[in-house]
Amino acid sequence: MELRQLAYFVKAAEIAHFTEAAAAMYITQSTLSQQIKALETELGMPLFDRVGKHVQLTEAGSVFLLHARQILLDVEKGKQAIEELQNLLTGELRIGATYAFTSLLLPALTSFPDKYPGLRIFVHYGNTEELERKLRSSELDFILAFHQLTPGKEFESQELFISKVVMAVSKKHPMAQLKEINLKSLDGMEMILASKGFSSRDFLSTVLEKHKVYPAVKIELNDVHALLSMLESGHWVTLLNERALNGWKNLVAVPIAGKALLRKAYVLWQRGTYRKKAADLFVKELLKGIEKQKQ
Amino acid sequence: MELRQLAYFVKAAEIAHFTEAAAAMYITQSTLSQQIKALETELGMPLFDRVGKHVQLTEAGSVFLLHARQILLDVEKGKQAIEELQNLLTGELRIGATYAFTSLLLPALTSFPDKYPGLRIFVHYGNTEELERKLRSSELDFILAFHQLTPGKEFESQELFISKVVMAVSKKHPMAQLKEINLKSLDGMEMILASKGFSSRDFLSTVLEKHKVYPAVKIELNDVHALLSMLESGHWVTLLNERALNGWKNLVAVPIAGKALLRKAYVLWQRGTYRKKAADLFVKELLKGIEKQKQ
DNA sequence: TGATATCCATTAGTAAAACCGATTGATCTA
DNA sequence: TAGATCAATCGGTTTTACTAATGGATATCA
Repeated sequence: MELRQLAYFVKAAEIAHFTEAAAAMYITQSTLSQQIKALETELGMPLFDRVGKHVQLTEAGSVFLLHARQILLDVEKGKQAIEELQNLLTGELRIGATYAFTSLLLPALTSFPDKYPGLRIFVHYGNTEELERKLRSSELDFILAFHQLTPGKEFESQELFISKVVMAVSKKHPMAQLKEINLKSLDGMEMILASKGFSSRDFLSTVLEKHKVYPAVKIELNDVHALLSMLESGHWVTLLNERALNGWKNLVAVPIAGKALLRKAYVLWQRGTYRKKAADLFVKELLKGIEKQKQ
Repeated sequence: MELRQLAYFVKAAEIAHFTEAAAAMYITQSTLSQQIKALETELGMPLFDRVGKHVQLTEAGSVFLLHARQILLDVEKGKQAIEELQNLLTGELRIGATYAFTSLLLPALTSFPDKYPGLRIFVHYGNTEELERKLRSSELDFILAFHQLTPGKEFESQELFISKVVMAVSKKHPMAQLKEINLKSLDGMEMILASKGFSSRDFLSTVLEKHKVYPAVKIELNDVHALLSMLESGHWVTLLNERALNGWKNLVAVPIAGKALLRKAYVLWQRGTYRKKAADLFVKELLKGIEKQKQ
């Protein structure tokens, strides 16, 4: 049984005239006759009675007509679903990000559900290691993460922005007035930091180690939001990505002298996989947001 | 899009392994790859991600998988419906008959609905002319009717039994005792007869005309049942098919001398059309009933 | 009633495709 | 690093969908 045959059959049944049906399907009457016959043979029953000059549906024909129509309808629905997917009317979008991207994600996360009501968005926060694992296993469509160097060839990468690690304090904090601070000054300073395992923190450890700078880490937190909330109390100092401070009006970033603490933010994709249109659009939206911040 | 491709796709999606899927479908991996690719091209989207050594469904693939399954399911349902039709589990049976066949039909009409619950039976009573017209236009599956000669070549015919036209009266009627009656005796006799247009009546008219016998027709009725009811009152005489008296215990058939009034009963089919299994079985049931009556 | 037109089936030949076997290139594993 | 395994691709064969032409049967019309 072929879809082609079903289409021919439905048309022939509808206008009860092989020659005209053939013309309507842009084939010859010969072909239509043959294909109808093939269908009848496969089903083991005639679908048409050939009575004199004209044809008419048999009982089996009438019954099968309903099914044939249903099948062709389902085919259309299937194509339609793919079409909608291409137009982003439906589907799922799974985004992975480290906490530093929270404020960057916010505007896009607000606007997308309005623009594309059929789209479901999942945001998974985690450390870079975990995110990369989930990206590899296709649990995520793309991830947002920091890397010092260009990410390895197992991922496709797209640079988002360059961010530096800064010192962050409350506006009320004495050091809030500083234009910048020397790396060496951090040695022995009391701090709260993100937990080990967090990409920013691991990067930080490496750099500080290299420069033999050892802050006195009093508290470690595995939740950046909680960390910043504590910072607002005015008592604490931390080191983190500049971007992570976006939206925290009571906090101030104090740049650290030198270029050692620059990091690049990337969108990472699993190499060689199909990219959802929704994902592409979402990243485009993110880039737009970044451009605005630069201005 | 081809059903074949859908089947390949579903299998490949299910076991996420082209080589194995190909084996399961009894084709080579080469063919499967080609057909999947053709499907993807037609849909305008990849259905699988080829990541490293293995394949996995894309978002589009997951969505389309549901539709592909549905389509294949519908195909099976369509085939199943035809199958059931062949086994007579469902369908319609449209029978045409003249009133003379009422009692013959009765047993089959009683037993069939029990044996085949999915079957709907329509019985249409009418005169031969009307029935033949409905048979020609396929409104009826077959008709039961009388003919003097073998029916014309436009129908396929199957002889059921030979019946003769008899005189019928109530048991209480004076003539009820007669062994037989001469054709000539009917001349001038008061009678009620079936209306003109009824096959038996028209046949009767022809024969009587031929023998110059003219009964005094006082009443004409277009309903044999009503006619026989009137006969039961004891007052009337009629001429009709012997078979039509079956089941009327208060009526007596008086044979008419000579062979002129013999008629053959036939099942008539539209020539060259598909015969429903239900119809064939029904006729077989009728023949069984006739055999019993003969015994 | 015969001539004509129209219908579907059939036939023979052609174009398209589905398919296979073999090979390639990539990737995972021991 | 060698071997195994995967999907993609290439060239060639078989199958089949298709067309054009023809035949047979049946309506239509002068």
